[in-house]
Amino acid sequence: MNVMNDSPRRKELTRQAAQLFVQEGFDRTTVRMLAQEMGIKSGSLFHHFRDKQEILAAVIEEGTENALSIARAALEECDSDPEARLHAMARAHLATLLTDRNAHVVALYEWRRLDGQARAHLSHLRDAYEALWETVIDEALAAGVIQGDRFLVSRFVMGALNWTVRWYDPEGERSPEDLARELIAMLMSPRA
Amino acid sequence: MNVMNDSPRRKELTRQAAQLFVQEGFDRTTVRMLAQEMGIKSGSLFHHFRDKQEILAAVIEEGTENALSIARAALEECDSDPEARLHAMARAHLATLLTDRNAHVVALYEWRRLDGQARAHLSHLRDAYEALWETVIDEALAAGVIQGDRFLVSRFVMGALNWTVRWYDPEGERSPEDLARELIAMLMSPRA
DNA sequence: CGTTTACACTAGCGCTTGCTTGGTTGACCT
DNA sequence: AGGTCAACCAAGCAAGCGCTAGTGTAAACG
Repeated sequence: MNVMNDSPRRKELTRQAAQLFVQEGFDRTTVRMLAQEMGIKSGSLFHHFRDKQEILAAVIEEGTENALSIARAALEECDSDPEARLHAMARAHLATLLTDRNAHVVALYEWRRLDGQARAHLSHLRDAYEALWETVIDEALAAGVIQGDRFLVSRFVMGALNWTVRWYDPEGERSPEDLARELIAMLMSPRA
Repeated sequence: MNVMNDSPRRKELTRQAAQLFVQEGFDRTTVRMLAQEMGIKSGSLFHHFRDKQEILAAVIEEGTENALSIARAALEECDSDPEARLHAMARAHLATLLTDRNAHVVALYEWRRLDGQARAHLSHLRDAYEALWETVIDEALAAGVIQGDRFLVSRFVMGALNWTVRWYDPEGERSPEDLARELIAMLMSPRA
């Protein structure tokens, strides 16, 4: 068994698994379907992953790590203007939601299928990401750019953004930039 | 077979099914688990429902119908002030999300498990509900109470509200009324 | 050169799944 | 008393499930 490394082969298999998980859902995706998609036999799958659960964890882990690094990069690229930072975070969030769409949809829908161990590990990653949001929102609150309860505002914003995976069509006429701009405009306080 | 009626027995079974679907997810909930929860044997289940899918459809149908009627009642009870109507809708939405929590969680998470026929029927119900929101948002836009793109605003609002099922704790210190007030405040335009 | 390693295969075990079949029960109606 | 009917049960089928065991093979390594 070759389990628990992160070979490029495994990365690719993970990407393909994500697609199937989105199409069929985790439980309905059989190891035989996964193997076929990957061009191998079902038995060979367990050379790369300890069990089916681990494939799910790998998918979610990759998506969340990408989200985190994209958000960090976006924040570093902009100055300390609170509104600009809010905007950067919204844009970064929508960007991952598009490029790693499969992984994020899986994370949203199949989180509960994770066993305790994987859940604990991935919760940490997710918390780190949400902490980024809360920092930026705190800055905006302190500057008076937005108003309200920091906890509620951040939850509402995350909800609005994550919900986009259910209706947003990348081929449509609205760009991710449009969404980000509109969302921030919605948040902004009277005179800021 | 007794299929497709809406006897009180079936209503009760549907309610219990909703709870299990939330706990375990649709796919992981076996007909044997459902039967046990209902106090009957697995075979007897198919006296009330044609197949497992139909149980899912029944759960979602009930939740959506309740949401629709609660929202309609809430709108009838308030005058034509756009802000009050927004507020009433938000309160009604959170109210169903609490009283029919199980059904709505199932609707959010297991929608894709519906087959084409059930999906078509239930899409109609859901569209009717969303149309209610869009009307109220249009009124608020026309009155200048809020600003922005009607499509995006309504999607953002629905996202923020539906996302609450993932974090809101009814036992906590924040009331649904608090959430509704905060959300509407977040939407409101500079001078209105 | 011989050994190890990575990756894949075949074959199938043991179990669970959704659902069917054929029959029983007891309340109700005429 | 005889008939109806919803509600339930016992038993089990066919299919599919995750996963394992044991083997083959070609490249990489000492």
